[in-house]
Amino acid sequence: MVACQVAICYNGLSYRVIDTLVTTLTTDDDMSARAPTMRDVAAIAGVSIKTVSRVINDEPGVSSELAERVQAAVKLLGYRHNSAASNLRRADGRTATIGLLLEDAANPLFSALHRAIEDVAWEHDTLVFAGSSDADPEREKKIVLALSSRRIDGIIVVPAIHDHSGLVYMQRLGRPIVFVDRLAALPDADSVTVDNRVGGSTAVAHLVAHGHRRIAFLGDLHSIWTAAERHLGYIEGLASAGIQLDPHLVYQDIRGSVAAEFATLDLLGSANPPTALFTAQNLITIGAIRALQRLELQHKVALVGFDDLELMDLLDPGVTVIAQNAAKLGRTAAELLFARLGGDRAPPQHVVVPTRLIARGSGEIRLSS
Amino acid sequence: MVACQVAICYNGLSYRVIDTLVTTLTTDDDMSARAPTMRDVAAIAGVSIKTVSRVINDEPGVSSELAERVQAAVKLLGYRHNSAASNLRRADGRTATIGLLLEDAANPLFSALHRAIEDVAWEHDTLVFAGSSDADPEREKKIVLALSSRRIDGIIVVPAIHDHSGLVYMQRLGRPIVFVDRLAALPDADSVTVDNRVGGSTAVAHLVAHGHRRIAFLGDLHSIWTAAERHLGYIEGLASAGIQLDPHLVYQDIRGSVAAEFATLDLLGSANPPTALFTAQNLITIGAIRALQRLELQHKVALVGFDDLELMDLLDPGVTVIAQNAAKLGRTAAELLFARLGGDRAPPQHVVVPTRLIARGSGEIRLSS
DNA sequence: TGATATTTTGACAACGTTGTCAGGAGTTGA
DNA sequence: TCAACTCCTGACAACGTTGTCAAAATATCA
Repeated sequence: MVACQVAICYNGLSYRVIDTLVTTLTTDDDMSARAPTMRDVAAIAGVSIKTVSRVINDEPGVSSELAERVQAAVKLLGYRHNSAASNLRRADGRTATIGLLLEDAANPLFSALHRAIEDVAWEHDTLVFAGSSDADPEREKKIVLALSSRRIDGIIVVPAIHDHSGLVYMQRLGRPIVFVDRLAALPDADSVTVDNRVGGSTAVAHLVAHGHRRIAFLGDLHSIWTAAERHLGYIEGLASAGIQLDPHLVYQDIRGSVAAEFATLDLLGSANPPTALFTAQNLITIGAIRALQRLELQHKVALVGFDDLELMDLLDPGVTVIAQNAAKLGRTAAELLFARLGGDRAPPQHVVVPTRLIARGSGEIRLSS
Repeated sequence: MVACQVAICYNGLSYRVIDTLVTTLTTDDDMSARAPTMRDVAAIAGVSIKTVSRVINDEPGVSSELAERVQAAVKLLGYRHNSAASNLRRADGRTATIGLLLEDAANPLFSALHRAIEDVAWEHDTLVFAGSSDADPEREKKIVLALSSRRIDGIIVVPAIHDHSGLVYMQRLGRPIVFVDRLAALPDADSVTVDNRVGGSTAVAHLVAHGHRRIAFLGDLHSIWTAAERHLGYIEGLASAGIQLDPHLVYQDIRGSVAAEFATLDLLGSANPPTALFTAQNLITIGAIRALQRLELQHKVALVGFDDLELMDLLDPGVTVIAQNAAKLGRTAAELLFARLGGDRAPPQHVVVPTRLIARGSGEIRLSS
């Protein structure tokens, strides 16, 4: 039994009272205190560590009297549970954390998706690690490695084009994976997307219904699944309307609004320009609108964009869009993940979240004959 | 020594080869495998656990021959480091994680801030837990508790109005705290804000320079520090111009774009309406523009907003704003935090990130006499 | 009152790492 | 050839919990 020379001494452990908290002395003179542990709580409450654990974890088999003493000690010490220690020893291996791998956390679609996932995780007392891959396979690989070393319970991924060895590893350890905004790239994984192809053909059908037949397509990298699907939707939409595809009206692999602006200027400056545009990604829509405004054609050339953005209703004309429901995408992905974590053994499923055409003016400009 | 009945047996531990990975058998028939540990790597490499640890952590004092054997075993097993075990035993208590407490992860300012912080953290091999408080003190408290139980290394906070006992606890354990977009609410904490007051007076000065003297203020909840500061800037701007404040032109405690739209309609429908508006928050700016468009006054009533948004340049007129640099706010906050984590003992500091007036048309509408 | 059953409590091992320290092997110099 | 020194390697304890299991205390019944 060590000799005690400070304010409080319990069973050989020394404590100093600071404000209303009792702080465990460290062995050196460093003023930062060691975090109180169950051992400290046990010492002050006069019970065993196991009894403290039972109280902290709300397990049965503790008398009321002892439970009250433990809770008083917890409050006195300001005890905080240590997740690392708990995770290391618990039988189910759960960490109450999930990973979320986005392209870019600042992107409006992904930040809305992130928030929806956080809200579902919150209901399951789970924290979210979020990371941005920038569609860079090396960065994504490293993020997945960092997440797997922390033994997260599961992961929701907007995958970049890359190998999935890191995700395979998690899956092998029984960690569920949900792909979002992309198809599942692994056999035993759920996925959630909007119906990009239907959205694409809806955009084309809408423009056709307003008299247009020379409809241009401006899309993102064709290697991105969503871009490829929207392109297919464009093709199917034309075919449904009996319109022959004009390759001069198809611009793919456009990255960013500046490239989109130039692509639009190029299109509209050609010999037989389109009378309508389908801009299959937000930044492309922005660039196209800049080009239309520059040419003062925003009231003459029709435009339907893919996905919505704040203020699009305030533009002149308002922008007609195929809107994605980011919150529902995120919520559905999270619910699928937590269903798996809850024991769901059903075959993997692919959930399609519908898009919605929002008519605001730009897509309702009729072809003038 | 246990009898081995499967493909590989090393020092009493049994393994089964699956694909190119060797998977440690579990004791039951469950097909999900136990994650390989250093013990398994040691068994296959024929070295001690400590030698494996030295190789994994790039510590000196291991011969090349043994290092190669360990690395081959790591690859064979697909070994992944266990952060919980490491964190529990390491002397410095570091977890290579930080917390980020925002109002709403989907908000464009905060998602841009989040991304900037993630990028700085990435350079420090650190993951980010992000949470949204919705400015709800109870939810914030619970998030802080969840973060502190995971022993995060530090935290960046956009605080709601609440008590800081949870943050005090982290600080007491030596975890640095940085407040962002708000002043520091604790003595030993750094903080980063934009200069809201200067931005406010700049907005007013700009409108005065274009002939306006009846300038309205529309602001968020006055209990939010940024809103209060922008209001003070408005008052100071008027005083600098020798303009007497008209209380009828001041609308505070506006929440959301719909409320802002009605407030603007109310203002403009009054007996002596303003000729210019200073809308001190983004959603308020959006609501005010809707009102102006509805009244067809968007070319007659001048407007300067606070903070920028995608597409504001494409509106007619383009929206003049006092823009915040969310990425710099986030980057600066993260750099302050990592400086503390790196041992910086300087007195706490408050960094002010300048705002920038972006003239696009709406703030340059001159008063017509 | 004593035997039996149930509840409460606590001892102890275990999780997977890291840090400390000791022992063995190899090298060098007298 | 031997002593001293340096390097490499490994044994073992420790971190703070949880899970298992046994002992002690309490309650019940004959």
